[in-house]
Amino acid sequence: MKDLLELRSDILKALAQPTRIKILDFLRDGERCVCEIFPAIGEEQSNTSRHLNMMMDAGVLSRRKEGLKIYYTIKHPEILQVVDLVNLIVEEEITGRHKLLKAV
Amino acid sequence: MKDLLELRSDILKALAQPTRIKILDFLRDGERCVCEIFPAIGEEQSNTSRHLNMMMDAGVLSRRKEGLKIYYTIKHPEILQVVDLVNLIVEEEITGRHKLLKAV
DNA sequence: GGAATATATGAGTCTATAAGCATATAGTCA
DNA sequence: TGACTATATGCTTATAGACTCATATATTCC
Repeated sequence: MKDLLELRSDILKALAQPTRIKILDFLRDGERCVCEIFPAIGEEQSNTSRHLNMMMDAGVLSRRKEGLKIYYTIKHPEILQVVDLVNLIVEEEITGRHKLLKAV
Repeated sequence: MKDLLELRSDILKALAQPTRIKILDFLRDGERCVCEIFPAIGEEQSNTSRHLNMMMDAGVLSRRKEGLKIYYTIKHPEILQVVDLVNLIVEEEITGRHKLLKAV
């Protein structure tokens, strides 16, 4: 049985990888099937599938089956809030560094 | 030069590890030196030092020197917001699973 | 049932990460 | 200067992660 610390790090791990961030960015607009996702992000089908399943296990995505296709969605709205906050931090880091460079 | 995608995943990576989450939980109340942090979280001094430096590089922590001691702080308030959101998601996941279990 | 399509998985490789132990570096104070 | 304390780093080992290629498992439609 996983403890809270593990559950927390599993969710963060599921967000902490470039390919998975590309997937999340693409899923912003709503649910998409694997066949739409992997060409959009420019990764192999098998690799994309693994990342999607990994994010499912962590509780970050949910999926819905429709015929042959499987549609993935971002499960919790808080996931997108996290992504947005991280984008904000990155901006602050970049402008922060810039200031330092100008100051020297 | 790192691109935005890397900067974003670096920040998330810096949060996505149990030992580092313990450090962040401990730094909630304000700045602490390494000598306070590693006994509090129950990790080795060298291991703790590495994690702290890793989080510094990612832009998650900042540090201040005072004599022999080095005090670390959480650099951006958004970091704590991210941690809180993740805690919320974990709660939702747990109660969500519970509901499902009860429903079966 | 057989062809075609969508998704998942097995096996292998390569790289990254975490941790421990020992040691180096740097600052303080007598 | 030398002893002492706080922090960082070199080296090693163990484990996990990401990726690719090939193949398996559905599901649909003829």
